[in-house]
Parts: sequence; structure tokens; C-alpha cells
Amino acid sequence: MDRDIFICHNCPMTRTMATIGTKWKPIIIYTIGKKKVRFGVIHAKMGIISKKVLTDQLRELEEDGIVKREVFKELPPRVEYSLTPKGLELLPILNMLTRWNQKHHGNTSGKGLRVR
Amino acid sequence: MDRDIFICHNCPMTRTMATIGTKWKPIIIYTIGKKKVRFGVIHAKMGIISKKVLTDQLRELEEDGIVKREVFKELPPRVEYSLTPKGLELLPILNMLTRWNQKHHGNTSGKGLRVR
DNA sequence: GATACTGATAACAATAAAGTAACCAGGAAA
DNA sequence: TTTCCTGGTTACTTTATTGTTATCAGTATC
Repeated sequence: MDRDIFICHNCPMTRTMATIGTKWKPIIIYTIGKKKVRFGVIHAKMGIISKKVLTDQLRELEEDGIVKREVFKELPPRVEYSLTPKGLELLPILNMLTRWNQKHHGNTSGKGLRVR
Repeated sequence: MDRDIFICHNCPMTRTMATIGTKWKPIIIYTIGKKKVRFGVIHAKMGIISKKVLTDQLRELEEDGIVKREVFKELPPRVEYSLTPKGLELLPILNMLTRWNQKHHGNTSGKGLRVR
């Protein structure tokens, strides 16, 4: 996404979408939650995201101060991700979104189960 | 976006993103707000969205019961969009997101003004 | 010595989303 | 008669996003 188009715009919603308005970012934030999570764990939990895209998105979230990245000098390497205070503040809002969805859409898991 | 990949998944955030997780939908919902708005007005307010994409997104929002579409048999045609109760419930949550953004990002409007 | 481990990265291919331009209805006004 | 009005639609092109595969480091285990 060309984030520049957004930044200039003076609609607050538009500016917000420039930061977290992508297919994966809210899911990544939600997946990390309040814990410290290794890259591989995020990847496994999300299931259907490629390593490359996950890396890219995590980098952008880090740039925007939403995610913290800690590298341990071990072998094999270990990298832990966690939410910054800014990211943590997003959690309750995302939870409201899922509650909104559950209320109106019901629980559709199991229906139309069609994983690639 | 291939919404089927999402629907099957049993992560609540993932299912939510299948409904409103696109570049434009939250902005459209925010733009309609509590009013009845004509197509042309939404288009003008948003500025940088094409008619085709706006039409497509409004159709999907209608399918998902978030937006209501009223057609008046006049010439030139008049079509008014408004949020359903389900859509209205989304408004305060979207407002929280913009407040989160304003708090952390500050008011960047005017900075790096780079409209296409 | 071959292989596995993790968290990447690079080059490339595929797909999805978004944008562009032309066109339509059909009555009213110039 | 031509032009404008609105809310689209259609066919097509462009751009953005996502995915695939191969590769790397450097130690430990088989």
C-alpha cells in the first residue's frame, strides 16, 4: 500500500488506516497480545501467512512503534516480539471489533471450512 | 481480497478482518456516519477513491448488512446510503481507533503533504 | 560429513486490488 | 439539438500485495 497517499489526508480515519489498515496487521497485533512471542510462534499461530510477508509487516509495525523486537545472540537465532505501550492500547479496541463481529455474525467457524 | 480464506479460520480477529479489513471500508463507514448520504457526496468527501471501487465496496458492505441502500426513482437518479444498526455500532469503535492514532501520532495533517 | 535448527533475505512469480476511460438512461434546461 | 445531471457498469490497464523457492549463518546431533 502506498502509505503516502494516506498520510497527507486530513480525515482522521484515513490517517489511522495508513498505520494499521492492512489485511494482516490487526491480526498480528492480536496474535502477539500481551506476551513475548518468537517469530516462529507467530508464524505457526497465524498459519496462512508467508514468512516474508510476516517479516515485512513486523518491520513496519516496529517502525511505527507498535511492536518491539528483541534479538538474542544465540544459535539457532531467537527473536522475540512484543507490543509496545502504544500497541497494547490497541488491544482492547481490537477486542471490541471481534466482539462486534461475533455478536452480528455469530460463530461461523466450521461453516464453509475451506483452508487453502 | 479472497474472503474465503478468512471465513474458515477460527481466529476471531481473522474473521473480523474478513468483513471490514480493507483499505477503504472503515473510511467509508466513518464517512457515512450517522447521516443519510448520497453516492456523489461520499465520493466527493473521500476524494481519492474511484467510483468503481466505491461502488464495489458499498455493495459488499450492503451484503454484510452494514450499509443500507435506498434508491429513489427520480431523474437524475438519487441513491442514499446510511448505516444499519450493525454499522452504527461500529462507529464508536472506529472513533476509538482515530483517537488512538491522534494520541500517538499527533496531528500530522499538513506535514508531508503529498497528494497525487 | 550430512542434516537440522531459526529468522531471516533476495530474486522472482502470481494474484488481488485499484484505477482509467468510455458509455448508459431519460428528462430538463440552454 | 446538444449538454448536463447522477449513479452506476463494462472492459481494460496498472499497481500493490502476497506467495514461492532457494539461500545463509554457525553450532549440535546423528
